[in-house]
Amino acid sequence: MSHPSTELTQADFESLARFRFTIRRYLAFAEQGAKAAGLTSQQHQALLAIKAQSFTSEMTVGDLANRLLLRPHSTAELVNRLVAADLITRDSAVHDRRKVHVRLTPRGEAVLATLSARNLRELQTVTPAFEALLLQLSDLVEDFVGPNDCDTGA
Amino acid sequence: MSHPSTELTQADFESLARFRFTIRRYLAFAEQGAKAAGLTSQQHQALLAIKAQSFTSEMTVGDLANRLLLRPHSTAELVNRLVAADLITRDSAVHDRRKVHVRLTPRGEAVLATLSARNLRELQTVTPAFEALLLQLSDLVEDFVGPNDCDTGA
DNA sequence: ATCAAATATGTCGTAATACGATATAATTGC
DNA sequence: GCAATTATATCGTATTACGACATATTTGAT
Repeated sequence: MSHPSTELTQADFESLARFRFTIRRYLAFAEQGAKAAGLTSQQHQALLAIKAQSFTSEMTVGDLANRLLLRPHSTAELVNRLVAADLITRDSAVHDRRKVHVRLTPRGEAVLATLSARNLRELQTVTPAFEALLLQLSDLVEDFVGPNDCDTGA
Repeated sequence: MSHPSTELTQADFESLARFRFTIRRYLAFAEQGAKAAGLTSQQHQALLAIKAQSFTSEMTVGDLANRLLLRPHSTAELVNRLVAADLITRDSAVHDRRKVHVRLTPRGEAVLATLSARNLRELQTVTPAFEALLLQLSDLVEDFVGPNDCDTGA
């Protein structure tokens, strides 16, 4: 009985479920918008990651893999589909020709702008639900891990 | 120029990307845990939804579809796979024999408890990042929609 | 300089899964 | 009692991420 972390309460399960449902609801919304524009959710996500980094530096296939938490070769395939859809371009980097730079096409920029505007609007709606949920989770988590796990440093 | 909602800034894109990355990081963590237990992420998610509702009422296939935001027939297939993996049982409801009740098996309970404990611990780590992100997003969203879109009631 | 090791990306076959179209079974309302 | 509705299931199809493997480029030790 010195391990409360193995005993989950009803409230724990319900909060975990609500958390996932809230995430899922947002993702489903974004998915719907992407689909209406002829993209999959992952394709939209890739465009967003490329755009976000574009203000700072060039995006390589490997960078994109890190951003999407995919294997590099899975990312290469995603890049294939994005190039085929005229959403990004693919160019070997000059200094290190192993690397490949991906950049948005005008069409990619336009589609991403539309979808991102829509999603930002949706986030306005969802944010309060998320905040309430996180507050609730903080409390649960405190009860859950108890005083014995303050430093999880591994 | 009276439509600032079509003009996204660098910060908008970066925040959207960070939001998705934070979500993705948690989902990837949960996915990894599920995989180690021999389940897919969706299978784990289904178990969690069933468990969370079990305190209140029986879970039907249709209920589950609503919880996971899937089509009912896709959910039926997911239920097939869960039954095959000995994680849930499937029984026709007595009062309305069209409906099917799904319940966790002992194995389902055990696996879910392990995964949920792990995820709850991870949430402790991720929650602060989420909170910071949401605060930032609230600010962005305010700037973004401006004073002209207070009531999005559709 | 040269070549093995490391790095970065790409290809192909495979498995999982969600959907559309369609089907079956049970219930409801008139 | 029968048409319309509701609830679930099946089958074929498309997408997609991965493992295993392949290729190209750079780096580092000698």
